Amino acid sequence: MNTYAEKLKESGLKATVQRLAMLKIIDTAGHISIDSLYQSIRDLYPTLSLATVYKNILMMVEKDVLVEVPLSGSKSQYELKKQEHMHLICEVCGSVEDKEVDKVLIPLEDKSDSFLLSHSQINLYGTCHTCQVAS
Amino acid sequence: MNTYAEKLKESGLKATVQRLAMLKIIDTAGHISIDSLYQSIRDLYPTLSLATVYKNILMMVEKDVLVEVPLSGSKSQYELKKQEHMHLICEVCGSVEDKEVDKVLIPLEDKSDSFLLSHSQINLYGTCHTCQVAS
DNA sequence: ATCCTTGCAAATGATTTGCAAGAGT
DNA sequence: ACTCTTGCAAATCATTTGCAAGGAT
Repeated sequence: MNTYAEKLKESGLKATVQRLAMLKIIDTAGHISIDSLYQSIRDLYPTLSLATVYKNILMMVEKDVLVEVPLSGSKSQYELKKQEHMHLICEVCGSVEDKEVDKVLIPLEDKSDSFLLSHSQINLYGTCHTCQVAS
Repeated sequence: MNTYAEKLKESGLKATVQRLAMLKIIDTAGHISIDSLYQSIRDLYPTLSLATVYKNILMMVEKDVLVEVPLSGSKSQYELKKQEHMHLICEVCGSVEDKEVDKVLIPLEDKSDSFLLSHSQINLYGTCHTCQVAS
């Protein structure tokens, strides 16, 4: 049973081949920019148009199937909506790695007294392990 | 003595009226998008061009005078570079409020063992006090 | 005096839109 | 069958660039 198709239907979206392909690529990549997604997807569906990618990204973000990850100095990336996590962004190679949000952080957020928290977005910029070793 | 002018010179940038005006507006606003900045600045310098705003933003980010604040679902905003802090972003009115990063968080970041941290960007999305009261 | 910066207009790039044809339920 | 979605092309919006004139040091 296809989980991507289920996710889409639960969100009131039709499970088209284009959307399923997008979700599969995004899931595999972890995070991806619209451009890269379009490049990847053309290998599988050469007729799929960029406009469709844009429309679907927009729609799936709206419906909470995807999440936008805005980044300093580059285009936003997109990922499947899943448990909250931080992003470790390498300033050398541009890779984005997920890391669980430490439990410590949770009570900390609640201290934002008069602010009603809905969700958080934590990006840590630095140098990833691979690039440290390479230099 | 003008602090904005000093900042610019320290960074190897000439202290033009346009740049000084930009810094003043950004500092007053706290955070601002390129569009809003351009609107605000036109009141003071009607001849200042949008291209100049773009060039200067780019240059001042490059030189670490400004910092980009990328946001989910809207254009990036820019602020003066200062002590690290979190952003409390109201999903109702769009306001962005600064809040000191709790000391607790610092050792937590260091736990990202093999990742060499340079700086962090923490955005908390939710409802601000004003909008909570209003609803 | 020299080099950097501005402002304009044009070029490029990114994103959105309208609509007829096609696909999903 | 009905409605939503796609793909194309055109429209719009955002950002960058080249260059001559003006400003800062």
